[in-house]
Amino acid sequence: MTTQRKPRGPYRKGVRRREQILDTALEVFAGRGDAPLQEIADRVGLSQAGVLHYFGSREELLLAVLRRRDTLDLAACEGSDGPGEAVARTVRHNMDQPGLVRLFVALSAAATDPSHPAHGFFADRYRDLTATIVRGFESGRRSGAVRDDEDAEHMARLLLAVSDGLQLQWLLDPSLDMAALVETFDRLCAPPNDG
Amino acid sequence: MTTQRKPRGPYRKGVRRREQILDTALEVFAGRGDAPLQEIADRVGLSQAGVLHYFGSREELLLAVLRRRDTLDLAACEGSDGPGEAVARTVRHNMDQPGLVRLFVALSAAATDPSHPAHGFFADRYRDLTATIVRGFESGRRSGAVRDDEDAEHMARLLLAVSDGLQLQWLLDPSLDMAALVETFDRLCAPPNDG
DNA sequence: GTCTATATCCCGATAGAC
DNA sequence: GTCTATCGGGATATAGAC
Repeated sequence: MTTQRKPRGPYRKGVRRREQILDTALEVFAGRGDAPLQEIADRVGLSQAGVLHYFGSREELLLAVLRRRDTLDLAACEGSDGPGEAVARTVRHNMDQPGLVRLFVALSAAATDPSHPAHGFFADRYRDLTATIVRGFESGRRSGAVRDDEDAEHMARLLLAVSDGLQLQWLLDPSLDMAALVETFDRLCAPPNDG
Repeated sequence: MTTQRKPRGPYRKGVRRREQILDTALEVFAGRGDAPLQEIADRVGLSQAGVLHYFGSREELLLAVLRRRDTLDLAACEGSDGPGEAVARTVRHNMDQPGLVRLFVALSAAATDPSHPAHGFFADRYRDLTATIVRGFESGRRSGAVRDDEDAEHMARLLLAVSDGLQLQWLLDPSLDMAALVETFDRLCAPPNDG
């Protein structure tokens, strides 16, 4: 436990710049899905080398962007009714940011390679999300909203798969209503003897 | 209608070479998911330029590989009981070919960009697969194997999404039993008042 | 902190000899 | 049909001045 002070004086500017670059990168990626460092540099009014001064490598910047997106997504589904609704909400929100979805899809595909810098990030992410959703389903069971004849972890993994798979289909055909489809899946997870 | 003869003489070798390259490329991609042309060239005992002599460009070769995989997949699920089982079978078969799955995931992500050479291929593919699965579900309904309280196209899209999404999760964590998960999804699509 | 300039890299594609 | 050689484009990363 080292004593850490809030950065001040000469540091402040650097910290803000970092934030600014991150914001800009998020925007750029949200629009195009992928872009050379140069483009982010231009937008933020810096040289390419300037950007690398803050993030040691391209991959580092990418990771930071992903983490930020995750954070924003999580915040956006605070207080949802259940996992299904939370995912539906997220998905609906993502429908405004095709580029970001594309970035995510492309990057998660690439991160599939164990030697990829983001491999750990994604592996952890799915593990954690699954656990969270399982808890949500279990709570839904207690209130009778979720069927209990199928394994909760199976349903959780399926929900995540649905979410990812639909994003792919949606990118190929933007007329698809992802949110409605997630809701359909959610109903498939309701107890069989209702209605 | 031009009169076409089966290639012979000097052509024969070329045709075989093409096949050989295609086979090799399929193997290489099945193992690594992506590779420079050079690697396929090495394996097939040709120079990189030699490979390009048969397939005008890298993308062309990639497309040919994808088509071949699709063909093999379709053949493998002839005579399945329903769409769910067909997909489960395919998925089980894919579990022996991580690299190919990776190639597919990576390429479909890239093909999301409308200007990508494989965009049309994937867009068509999902359209066609959806239609086929819808027919399967409708037939399943008539025999009482599939619930009829949800839209068949929704379920079809979800099945495809499940399949794609699970592949991603599986690549990140190979201990996942994709086939079992697909079967779980299949049960979610069964009529609610059974069992 | 920020820039300019440049070192590398990697790879696909092309030209042209054999 | 096949090779060698090479061009060309596009990026990332680094060195070093200011």
